[in-house]
Amino acid sequence: MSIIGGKWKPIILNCIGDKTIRFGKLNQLMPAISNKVLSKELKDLELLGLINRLESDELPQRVEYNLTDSGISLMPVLIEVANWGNSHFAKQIESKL
Amino acid sequence: MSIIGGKWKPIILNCIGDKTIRFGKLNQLMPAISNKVLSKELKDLELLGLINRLESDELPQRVEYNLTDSGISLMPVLIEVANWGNSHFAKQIESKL
DNA sequence: CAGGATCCCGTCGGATACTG
DNA sequence: CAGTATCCGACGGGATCCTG
Repeated sequence: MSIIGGKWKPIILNCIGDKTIRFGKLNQLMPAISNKVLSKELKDLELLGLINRLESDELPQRVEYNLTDSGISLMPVLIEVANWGNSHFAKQIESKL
Repeated sequence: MSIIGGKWKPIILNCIGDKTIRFGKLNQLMPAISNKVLSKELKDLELLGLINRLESDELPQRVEYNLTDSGISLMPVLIEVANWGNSHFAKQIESKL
């Protein structure tokens, strides 16, 4: 739980999915997350070995992220958690939107 | 995630398991949790509909908890999360003990 | 026995502005 | 563009003591 916890980690992993995706694109997919938090969470996930950070030193600066094998193996588990939540808390989720 | 998150909720659910168990017994299974936190988490779980609170007004006061159907259905999911954690973070978990 | 009251502190996450 | 620096409030969780 300490690994997949936090407000944003599961969402970030889900946004990355099977793609290789840039920092800015992630920020755009999740407008509600601030720069600071996004970069910190990405750093955490990298240290945990769930995502790769791919930096190309060309200009404009361009950093991309994708899931490691470990990260990929986590996705089905997250999906089960989400399914459980959807079946048992559909009403509460609606009221949050 | 907001439902199963927090430091103690998954542990508490696991301690209850398929049993009907008293407050004091839970406290004894988890010596590290304080009275205040345990009672608050139990209240949360009850409001979420994951556990039942069974009070018998005899003396000495006796309150027991067990899982609702919803809580029971959550257990396999928690177990999958735990299995994932064990397979990918065995070393880190050892170092925590 | 079960759990509320109070106090306390660290961390999490948000807002904003700045930089290589 | 991809972050870092700074500041800040809110919340989670622990310690201790008290009560019906």
